[in-house]
Amino acid sequence: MTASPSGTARGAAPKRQRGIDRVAAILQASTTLFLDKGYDAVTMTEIAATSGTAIGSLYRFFPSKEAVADALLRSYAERLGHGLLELRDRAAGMSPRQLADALVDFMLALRTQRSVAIALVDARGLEDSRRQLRASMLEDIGALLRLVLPVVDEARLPAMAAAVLQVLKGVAQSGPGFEMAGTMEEYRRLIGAYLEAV
Amino acid sequence: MTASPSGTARGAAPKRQRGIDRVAAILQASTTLFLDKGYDAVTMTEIAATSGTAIGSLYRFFPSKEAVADALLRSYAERLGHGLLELRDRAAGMSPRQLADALVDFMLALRTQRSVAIALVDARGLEDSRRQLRASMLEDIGALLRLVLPVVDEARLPAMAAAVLQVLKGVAQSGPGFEMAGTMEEYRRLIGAYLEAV
Amino acid sequence: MTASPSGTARGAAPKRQRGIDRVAAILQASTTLFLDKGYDAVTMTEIAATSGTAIGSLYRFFPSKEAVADALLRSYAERLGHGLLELRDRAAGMSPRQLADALVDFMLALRTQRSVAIALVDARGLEDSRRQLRASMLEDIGALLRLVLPVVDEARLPAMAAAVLQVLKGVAQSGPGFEMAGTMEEYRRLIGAYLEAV
Amino acid sequence: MTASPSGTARGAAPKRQRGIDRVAAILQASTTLFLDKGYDAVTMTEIAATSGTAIGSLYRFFPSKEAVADALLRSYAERLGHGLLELRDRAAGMSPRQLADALVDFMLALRTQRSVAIALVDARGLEDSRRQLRASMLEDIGALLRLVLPVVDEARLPAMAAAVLQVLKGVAQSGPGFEMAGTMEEYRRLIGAYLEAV
DNA sequence: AATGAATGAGCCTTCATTCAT
DNA sequence: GATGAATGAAGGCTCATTCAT
Repeated sequence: MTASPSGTARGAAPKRQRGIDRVAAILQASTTLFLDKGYDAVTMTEIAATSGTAIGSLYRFFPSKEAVADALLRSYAERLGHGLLELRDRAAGMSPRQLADALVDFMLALRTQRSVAIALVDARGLEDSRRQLRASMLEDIGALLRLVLPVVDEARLPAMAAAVLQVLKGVAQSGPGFEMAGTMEEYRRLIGAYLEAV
Repeated sequence: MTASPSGTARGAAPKRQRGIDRVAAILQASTTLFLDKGYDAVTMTEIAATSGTAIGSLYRFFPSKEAVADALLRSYAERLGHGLLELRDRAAGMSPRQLADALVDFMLALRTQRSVAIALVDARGLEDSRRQLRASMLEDIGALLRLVLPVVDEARLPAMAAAVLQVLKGVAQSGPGFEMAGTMEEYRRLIGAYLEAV
Repeated sequence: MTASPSGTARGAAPKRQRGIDRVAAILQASTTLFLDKGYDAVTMTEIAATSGTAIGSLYRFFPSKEAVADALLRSYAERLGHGLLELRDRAAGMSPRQLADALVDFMLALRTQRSVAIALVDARGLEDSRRQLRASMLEDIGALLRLVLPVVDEARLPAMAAAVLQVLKGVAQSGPGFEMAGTMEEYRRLIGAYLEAV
Repeated sequence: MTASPSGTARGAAPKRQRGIDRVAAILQASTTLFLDKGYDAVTMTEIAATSGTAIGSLYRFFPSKEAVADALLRSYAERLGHGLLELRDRAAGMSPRQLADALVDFMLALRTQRSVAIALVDARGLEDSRRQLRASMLEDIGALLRLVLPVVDEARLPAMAAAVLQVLKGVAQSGPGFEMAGTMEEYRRLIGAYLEAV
């Protein structure tokens, strides 16, 4: 009797199609805006307007500005995890260069989401989230290296994963006009050569 | 390059020692605060208080919050330029590995300033500044490669510079507890090997 | 006095048992909530949830938040009027002390309702309502005094009624832990002595 | 170096005459507005406008709406304490009726302030503040009774003080048109007679 | 008739910037 | 030149009320 029987729970996940669409529109608009102007420079009113939502409705789904950022962050973390997990299924038997290609392609696909995620983590000083994301990526990449390289020095694995990750960051930061043509290919070669050399 | 040459206008470069000290204190405080809390979370009143300046005086030297950020950005760009220029004087005759070490050490020295600069550029969406900084760094690194590598394929030079730069970013982003020990050494090896291989 | 006689208009008095129960539940919930948190701090959504009503249905019975408060106020005024009227039937022949006891007991029974009513009148600045309630109470108390006291100076009656009322307010404001034990008895004696003295 | 050297401390007491006047104007405006419309119905913008203050300046002196209410409450508590303390100095040798008159006059002088204080305590649910104020008043009134009445039953003192206080509340609640003429005099007689009777 | 998602006016509060002293 | 009190635009958020389903 105290809690709403089916009342307007703030921040609740939408149940009807209309709500689902709205949430998607909001996240879409947020992504664009955060990328363009940075977390702090974007106003909730702006997000509402851009996504065609009334400010009150925006707050129905996301009870605070931080909640919007969190949703974006969570979504990125999930895709990252799922993607790398799925890569692990395909990695066995890959050549180093094939793994390099797979990793680069994967990061290219996540490019936009990763940029927003980084921006959010930076703007809000979420050092913990950053560390967690990084740690989990290093773990996953390490596992992939273990699958592809015939003999691995377990002690060097973390550092090697870090090196690979650093190059992948370059991939993810590339943007229209930001990276000259050919650099992407250079990154592929770089990782490939690195893995083969080990 | 530093400021307007005018007499007593807002934002003029200080002439007397007292003013010079104040500006230094302000920039020092800004650096610390921006690093700790991010550009938007820092208030002008805070900068004034931390640097022991009256808010009115702060505005005498820096006519807006953006002006403070710009000064920091300009200072970073200058150090970057000067440093790489000076490196060029010493680079002739260096071995690839020596150049790699020199570059890594250089980035380590600029670590803090670079972090603030990135934070400012991110928070304010200064894509142009970012592009300019990047372009100028690529130019300088390219010149260094040309000096150290006996034979260079001019067409590949920009991409190679970009690859090296990407690793150097990893260096600059290292922090206490952020990079496991040994990664820095790995970065040195990575660049060295890369340059030798070419 | 209760509501509009219209058919299905907003705020109409419910005809079926289901509606009557709902209205009762709403008023019950409102009373509790208003007492606990004050008029302004209570939201319509809260009232709906606590009374197990959909927000839309709540608005069917009470077209605005003020309407809920008005209903509570009206209900209090009615009970007050009815009670004092009924007291008048029993008052003839009472001793002063018996009347004092009857009045005190009556106010104790209305304690909760009176607290909410006062809170509502205060929060909404309904000076007119307050004056009306007071005037009508003074009238009724005056009538009672006339019934019990053998000889009354009509000119002093209003002031005497006011004095009695002031003590009764003390009765109504008593609460768990708010009044030390014995104060209630003291009030009874006070009024009794006062009336006997006249 | 961390705290402002002389910076803009929020909520600091004003030092210059200008600031002192402003604070007075703000408290004056708040008193009027709170009395007229109730705590919740008054907006900070309204207080600022009514007191001729910019909203920013209002927040300089009172960092929140609650802070305004607290200041009013504190001021009332102080006047109450000081006044009753000062009454104690004069009370020795007073006749019961003289004490009654002094108490009534005192409450009449505090009328307005008391009304606001009650309104604030009610609107914000500050049961603790209410209890403290009440306890301290009972204490003070008890001390006065002890000074004036030749023989006192210490056990009955608290209840007697409560009875007197209840009548004084009536005094304080009187307002233009709220109490018919003569009621005030009736209150004086009531207390006087009560004290003499003991 | 019932339901609860949607709406948007308006509130409290912050802070970059100005200017009288 | 220095100081810091004053200013007010603008942001995040709430909630009474409406109306499509």
